Amino acid sequence: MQATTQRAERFTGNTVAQRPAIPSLLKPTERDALALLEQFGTTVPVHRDHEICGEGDKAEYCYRILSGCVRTVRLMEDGRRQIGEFLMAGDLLGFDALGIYDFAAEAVCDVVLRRYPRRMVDALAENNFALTRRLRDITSISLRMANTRLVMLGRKTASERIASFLLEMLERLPTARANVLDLPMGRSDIADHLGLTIETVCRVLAHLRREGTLSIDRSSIAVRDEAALQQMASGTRH
Amino acid sequence: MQATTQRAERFTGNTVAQRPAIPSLLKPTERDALALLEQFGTTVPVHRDHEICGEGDKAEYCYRILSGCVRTVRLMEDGRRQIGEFLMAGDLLGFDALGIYDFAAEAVCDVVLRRYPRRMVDALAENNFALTRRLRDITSISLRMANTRLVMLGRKTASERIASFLLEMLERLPTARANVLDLPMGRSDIADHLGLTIETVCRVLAHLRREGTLSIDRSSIAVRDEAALQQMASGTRH
DNA sequence: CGAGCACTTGAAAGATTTCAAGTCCAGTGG
DNA sequence: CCACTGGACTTGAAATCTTTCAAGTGCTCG
Repeated sequence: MQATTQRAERFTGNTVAQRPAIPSLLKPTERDALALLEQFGTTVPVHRDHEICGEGDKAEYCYRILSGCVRTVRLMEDGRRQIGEFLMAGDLLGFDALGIYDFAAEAVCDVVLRRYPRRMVDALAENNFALTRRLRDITSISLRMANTRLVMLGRKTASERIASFLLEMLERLPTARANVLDLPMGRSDIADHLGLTIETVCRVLAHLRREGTLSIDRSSIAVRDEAALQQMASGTRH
Repeated sequence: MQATTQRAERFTGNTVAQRPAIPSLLKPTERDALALLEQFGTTVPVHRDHEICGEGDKAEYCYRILSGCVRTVRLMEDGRRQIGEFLMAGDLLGFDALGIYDFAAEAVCDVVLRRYPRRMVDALAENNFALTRRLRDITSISLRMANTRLVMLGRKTASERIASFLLEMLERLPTARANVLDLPMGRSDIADHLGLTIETVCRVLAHLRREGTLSIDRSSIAVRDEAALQQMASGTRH
């Protein structure tokens, strides 16, 4: 499935200018308990489609995405793939792991990560209640998001899933300006995230384009009628 | 509300047979950190189909199931329902909530709960690293289980979901002896947990019965060929 | 220019749902 | 004690949604 998947094992001591975090519970804020970790962080670039960590690997690092997009992946024996989530600039990865990683993580496009050794995270947390609490909250938020996806996959139709996904991207993509989405991930990633096939994703998008709800140009999608998407996401309209 | 499926019976020394979800990671301490809470607990019986907490309610209590079965529920506007998980004796509920409950929780059958005020949990955690750590682990385990369900709902067929579900019940139901399951939940609960319709659940069960993999008598299901179920759960066989 | 890849689209197949009857009990009231 | 009734469960047939299979487009890159 992934042609070339390699570990990001090299790390450089480069410092990368840190882009201002988008306000979101999952993202670090100015005076964040996570700031303590910064001195132990290293900056790591990872190329498109390369692996950041493997499913079942011992969780030795936590990451913060500085730029780019990361997907978390689980594979079934026969190759069926489920993408747990997409992580954007500012999002955290691996902080909720418990010993081993639940999912593999791969770069959707070229990404830059800030990497923190887990043993430092744990050591700091042991003497810092704010940090420990923060870690717990991070995990709780991940759980809440996973549960929302559970409803999506268990009970929503293809159109509802696509509409929900586009609305989520509209909120989360740092580059989403003027309701134009430049999706970093391909159709097949979207399909594997939403529990659909790539063809179904295409067809639903084409339908929304014909309807006038979207304008589509490859990876660039302009949302022309956000209200229609919202109705569709909630099942009020098809 | 976040439900946590992990046994905590050690701290009361009760005799429920237990199989920790993730044995290697749940380092069982001599006395569970949760034991601290016991002095603040009250015992609460809840009748079948009655609500324990509502989705979106302020999370004022955490619970441990003493006996019976609880379901966590999310409803869509139009009535579609997703059951997040079923909780059995020993399982924890609400410890991973973040301010408000993500799910409603309802008694599947008559249940007895042990209830702890959240403010006590938080207060104790603030001065007790072991407890804080325990709470984080509880949340991480919930997250891991939610992620496993994500693959189930996103990528598994109806037969695979039913087979996986039966195997999970075989592990988790305290009354599962000699491969006989006395399921506390009805077909419609199972359907809403697996993202299927009640009819599909019936048909798959009927198919497994005709095949000789199961014997079915209403809520009592005997697993005659566990290996077949395992193959079916992983997609090796249909 | 040609190859490869991502994306699109159409048509047929397939899985699951929907609609529509039943069946089977458990609990109730005669 | 037994018929009755409502709810849970089953089953069949048709409808529907999504997938599968197949083919074609368009773009990028060497």
